[in-house]
Amino acid sequence: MSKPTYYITTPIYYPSNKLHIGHSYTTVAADAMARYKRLRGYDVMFLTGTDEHGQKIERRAQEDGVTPQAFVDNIVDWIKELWKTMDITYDKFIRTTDKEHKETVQKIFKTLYGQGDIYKSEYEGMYCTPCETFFTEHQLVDGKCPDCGRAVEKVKEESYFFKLSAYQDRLIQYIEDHPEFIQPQTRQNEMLNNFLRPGLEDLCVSRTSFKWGVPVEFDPGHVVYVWIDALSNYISALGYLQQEDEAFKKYWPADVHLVGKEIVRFHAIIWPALLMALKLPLPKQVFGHGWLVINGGKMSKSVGNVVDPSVLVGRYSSDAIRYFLLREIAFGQDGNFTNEALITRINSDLANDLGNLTSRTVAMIEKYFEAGLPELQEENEFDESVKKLVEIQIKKAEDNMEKLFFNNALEDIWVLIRRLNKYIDETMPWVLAKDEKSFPKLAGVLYTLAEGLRIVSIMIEPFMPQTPEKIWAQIGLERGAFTDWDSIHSWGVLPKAVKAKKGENMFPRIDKEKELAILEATHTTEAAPQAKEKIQEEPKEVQQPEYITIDDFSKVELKIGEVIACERVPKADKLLVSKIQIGEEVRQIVSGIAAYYTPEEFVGKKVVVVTNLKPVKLRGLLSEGMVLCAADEAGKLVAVGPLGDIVSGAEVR
RNA sequence: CGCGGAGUGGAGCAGCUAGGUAGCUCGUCGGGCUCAUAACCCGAAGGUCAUAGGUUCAAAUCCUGUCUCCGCAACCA
Repeated sequence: MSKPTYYITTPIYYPSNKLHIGHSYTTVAADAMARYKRLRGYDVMFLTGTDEHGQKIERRAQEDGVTPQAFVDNIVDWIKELWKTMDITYDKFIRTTDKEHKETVQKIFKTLYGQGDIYKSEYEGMYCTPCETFFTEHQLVDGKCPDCGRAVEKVKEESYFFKLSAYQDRLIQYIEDHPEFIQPQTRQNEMLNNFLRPGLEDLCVSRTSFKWGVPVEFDPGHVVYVWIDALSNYISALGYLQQEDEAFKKYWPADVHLVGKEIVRFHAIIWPALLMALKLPLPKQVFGHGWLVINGGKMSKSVGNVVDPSVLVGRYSSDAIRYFLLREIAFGQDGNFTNEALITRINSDLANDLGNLTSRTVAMIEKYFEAGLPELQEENEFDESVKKLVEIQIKKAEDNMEKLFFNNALEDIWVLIRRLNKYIDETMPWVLAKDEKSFPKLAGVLYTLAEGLRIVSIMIEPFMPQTPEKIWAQIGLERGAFTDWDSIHSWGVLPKAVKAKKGENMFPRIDKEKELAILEATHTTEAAPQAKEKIQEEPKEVQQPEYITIDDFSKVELKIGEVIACERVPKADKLLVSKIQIGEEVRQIVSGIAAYYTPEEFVGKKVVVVTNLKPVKLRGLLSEGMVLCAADEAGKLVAVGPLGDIVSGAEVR
């Protein structure tokens, strides 16, 4: 009989920049699940990859003076390297620039067009020529371009649309009939309330505004837009509509698409609709996990509080980071990422609990029975409760894994680890060692510990792939029959004559104070700025140092202004509108500082204003300039002003 | 009244779907032990479960109102 299959995916990441710890989180979770299923005897297909097309990549490449392909190749190399260091065992890495993928996308597009699910229409948009960008009526500010404030023209452009609206009712029906489909439950409510029930609009699935993408085969001016291009990776990677499509027949539908909560919508609405149109079965589950938040706020490149996983993996071990990510945060919910929590976890769970248990067990076996445990072993009064607990915790952990509750599964395993540490205190082997008559009992105790450790080591393997072998080496095991998942279901599998050999310290304790200071200094929280340097190692195009000349600088006209009136902008959380006296002139300026200044305290302040900035309408209000602010890592803003007394209107040079 | 989430001992969380002694980890304090990575084990202190009402014999758990925080959408010049 052939093995049951299990198909799990991560999203395909957008390689316009290096990835951050959030991407690692998704991928590590998927990897843990893939490893777990393999251990349970499944034929697993674990897919990850990159979504490489689009305008943003096109632009980034242009900025760096390389072709888009060279640009993404470079980042993809970095990503693959990262996954290697994090022990990610993907079975396939799909790139949307793969030839097979592009062909599949074109075929899908053609098929949908042929059957009327995609139709050509006119994309009536407002086009801003200088910005080369389309906007919907909705996006316009006062009928003007939201980017530059200039007039836009109504342009009709040919575009292809997918009849998303036609699938609305079927989607609602499907979701209601399959409560397991969107997980966790709250995400399902969100989809239904926010998008499905209010009604879906047809989706524009082609673009003519950029070239970097899959061309529409029968209409070369058009490029397939992200929806069909990116989402279809889940089937194109398996060979859908290709010569070799065994994998597709074997693995589709996917068991689970693991995604971040921000893209649940695409996977729970657009993707199923596309599949319905293609008459394919839907994935069994879309699981939207939460975010790693930094100090209660979102991790974002613009704020600059992005955590670079490669720094952490280099500093600690991949196993430690993987453990932390999956243990600390309830999968599905948001969770805090802090250096302090990371170190606390490593110290107390890995060093104190697991590392120390291994260490003391191995040390005692080595010390008391250098030649290995004798055949003669006696049980003691505590053995029964240990065995019973082992059985219970295995069951719990297995149940939690099925639900993707990684943190609970790990907690279940750690209950076992703590129990074993306690068992040592209960049985006091060092006392037994003092009297030869109790050696059989001593041997029994040490056997229980070794066997318990063996079971624990197997259970942690999906999460921490490197640690088990280190443990096995110390209790004289090699990968084989005694290290199978199945083997943990029966107690006593480990051969009686355990011989131990002390290994190196698996998880050294970390000096928290020192380490936190170092982490602060090394800026683990600034991945984004580093990204550029990394990227530029390969492409020959030498980027000019980012100097500007004094002439460039003088283009910016800065003046001192005094805030003479200020109030909140109605219905806008972040905006204050101020009247600012600049010499003779009074200007109206809108600033996104409402979270940091009340209108009252802002009035009377002298600030630095950019006076020759193109005026813009924000929230319908004209903003003629910009108030300079300093921003810290958390995104907190402080307006910048003169240190001494000076009249408003004074030029800043 | 845009949508969703959250408010539980010093910190981070579980418990809430199927009401009935408030649980875990870290931290603090006291004790034990010495096999072990100053690790381990035991014990203790500490909670009006945001708030106001309601249902009930009984509510952290169900219902209603209010407040605060976070995210999405609009907005960050």
